[in-house]
Amino acid sequence: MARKTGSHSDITGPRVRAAALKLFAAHGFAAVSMRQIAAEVGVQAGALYLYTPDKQSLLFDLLRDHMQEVLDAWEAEEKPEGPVAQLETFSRFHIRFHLERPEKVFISYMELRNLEPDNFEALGQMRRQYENALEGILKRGQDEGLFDVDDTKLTTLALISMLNGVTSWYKPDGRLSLARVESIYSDMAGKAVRMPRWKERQRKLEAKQAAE
Amino acid sequence: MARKTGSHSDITGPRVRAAALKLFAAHGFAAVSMRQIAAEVGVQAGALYLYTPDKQSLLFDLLRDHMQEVLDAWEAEEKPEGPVAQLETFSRFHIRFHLERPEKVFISYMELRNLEPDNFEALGQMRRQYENALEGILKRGQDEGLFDVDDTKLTTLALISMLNGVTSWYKPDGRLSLARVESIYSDMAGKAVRMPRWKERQRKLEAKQAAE
DNA sequence: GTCTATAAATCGATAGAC
DNA sequence: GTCTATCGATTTATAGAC
Repeated sequence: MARKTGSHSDITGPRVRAAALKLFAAHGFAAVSMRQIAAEVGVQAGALYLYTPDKQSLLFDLLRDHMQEVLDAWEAEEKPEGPVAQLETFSRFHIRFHLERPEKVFISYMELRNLEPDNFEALGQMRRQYENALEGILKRGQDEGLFDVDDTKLTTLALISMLNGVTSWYKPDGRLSLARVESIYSDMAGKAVRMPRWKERQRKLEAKQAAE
Repeated sequence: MARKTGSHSDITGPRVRAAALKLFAAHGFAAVSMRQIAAEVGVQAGALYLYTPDKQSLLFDLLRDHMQEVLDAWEAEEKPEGPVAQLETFSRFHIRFHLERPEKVFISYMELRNLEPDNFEALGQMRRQYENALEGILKRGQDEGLFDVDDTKLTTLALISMLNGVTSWYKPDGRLSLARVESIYSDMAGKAVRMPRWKERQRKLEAKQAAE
């Protein structure tokens, strides 16, 4: 059965999104024109509107799908017992997941301000959901006396900022392997929030004295 | 002596830059038009070109002047003795300086990609110069056995990412005072790189045994 | 020093041929 | 499904009146 010439709806759609992702990451949403995206795909500008109602939806769909993918992946990640191991799992997961999708991560937080209000709010809710996963770990660690954190919310944001920073310099063929970067960052995250051993000993000592 | 009506070269110039800063920070360089900037200043679009040769220079001047201000301010900062205290000084300086100029900090790293190649390179050199100030502290601390850092360059970037993150959520009238945010972040930075006491004891013990 | 007017290019999005 | 052509709005930047 002969196929109609130029009928590629099933593959052109994803190619449009891939081109938009690439160009938004490289030059910024506002600086990229629909004609540039079309050229990257290899079609004319008008053809793009078969796959997206407008430019804004193109951006929103990319960001929403990415955040959903993060949330699903963390949900599916196997969690060890105890806040200390969970923090390491989270740090390594975050680094790995983000380094495997550098462009999506980049636009997910560079282009938030180019979302229309409703879309912005929707993304904000998903982001907070992800932050809550980390804050939950910190809270449990704090309750169990394993972490020494001044403010779990602030610390959550500080750790995520630190982990996100990796995307701004990491190069897959660079000096450091992904596994090593994962280790260094998760070590730093752990050390930044763990209860120091001397403090823990002092705490136990005081508890013992109070019991006498 | 009568002053010519509408002659405000001395004050309009800074007002143009202030308006550009405000709008670039709020909406992004590419999304802001010269007409919007002119409206913010209260003049017509054509008048802007008395104060800048083009839109690109307006952005570059803002970013370059900001980076120069950072470098000068760190140069002028009083440095204590020893890497541990210096790291705290750096952390507190960075947090304070950046929170006092949220818009400049924001565009300084959101709008880098909108710089033309030569301008981009110039900014990159200034940024590396600032990073080197922190890396120098980490290196000295590492040499003196006070820090336990896997890789000084990577750690430098991780710490700066963490400290920069504060600008994305801090509100002057929020729950936490500037002094408290400074303390929490500098504590986290210190803990993330400091040699743990037990490790330091072990190191001294081994050195002693080796000497016997 | 600021204005109005405008040039020349480009933008997002649509209409209609094939 | 893709193309060409185009509308209408907007862009940066300049020219010239005042």
